[in-house]
Amino acid sequence: MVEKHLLEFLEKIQLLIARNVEIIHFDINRIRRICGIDVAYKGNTGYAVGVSMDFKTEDYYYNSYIGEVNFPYIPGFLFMREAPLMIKAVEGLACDLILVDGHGISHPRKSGIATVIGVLLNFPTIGVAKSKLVGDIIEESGISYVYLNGEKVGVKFGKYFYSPGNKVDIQDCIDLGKKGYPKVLKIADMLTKKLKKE
DNA sequence: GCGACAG
DNA sequence: ATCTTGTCGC
Repeated sequence: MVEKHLLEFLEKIQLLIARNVEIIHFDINRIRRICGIDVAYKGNTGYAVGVSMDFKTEDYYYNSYIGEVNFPYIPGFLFMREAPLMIKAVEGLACDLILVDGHGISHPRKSGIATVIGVLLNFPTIGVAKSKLVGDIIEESGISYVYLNGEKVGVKFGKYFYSPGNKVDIQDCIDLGKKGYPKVLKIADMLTKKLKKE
């Protein structure tokens, strides 16, 4: 159980992070290497894997980090559970953009885990989630947008949600989403499950 | 009170 | 996320 005063304190930190987000066009086409990070669990032990893949040849290498996780999963505060491990797994890897398993600004306080990591590392990030956290899905000219308070905060392609983490924009999310679920995240997910089995 | 609710 | 067999669908 997490006390109310702590969650309210964390909300203030999220608001600070949201104030430091940069929504600017990145251009998916200039990616040379792309990173993906994910975490799997076995009890209270978290197994994080960061993958760096050549966007063209799809050759990759990875780094992993294993650590205890005690903060509970609370919708809207996923970063307290996974960001520490994800950052340890991705730091040191070479790439131009990092894809995070979770939402970016498509979050109650526009501070999802992809945004937290992007701002803390001062690096381009995009959040890719398997389900919705907040907002309404509104279709416009063939594209399903996630609207929050009258603002586009993400897009939906198939069963996946893409939202800006930091230093990218909605258009970048559209360009990425059109390519289908990122292979680098599929590999990260696969490695993360393999790691906990060993 | 009821429904929603990333991983 | 994780616990878990067979099974419906593209």
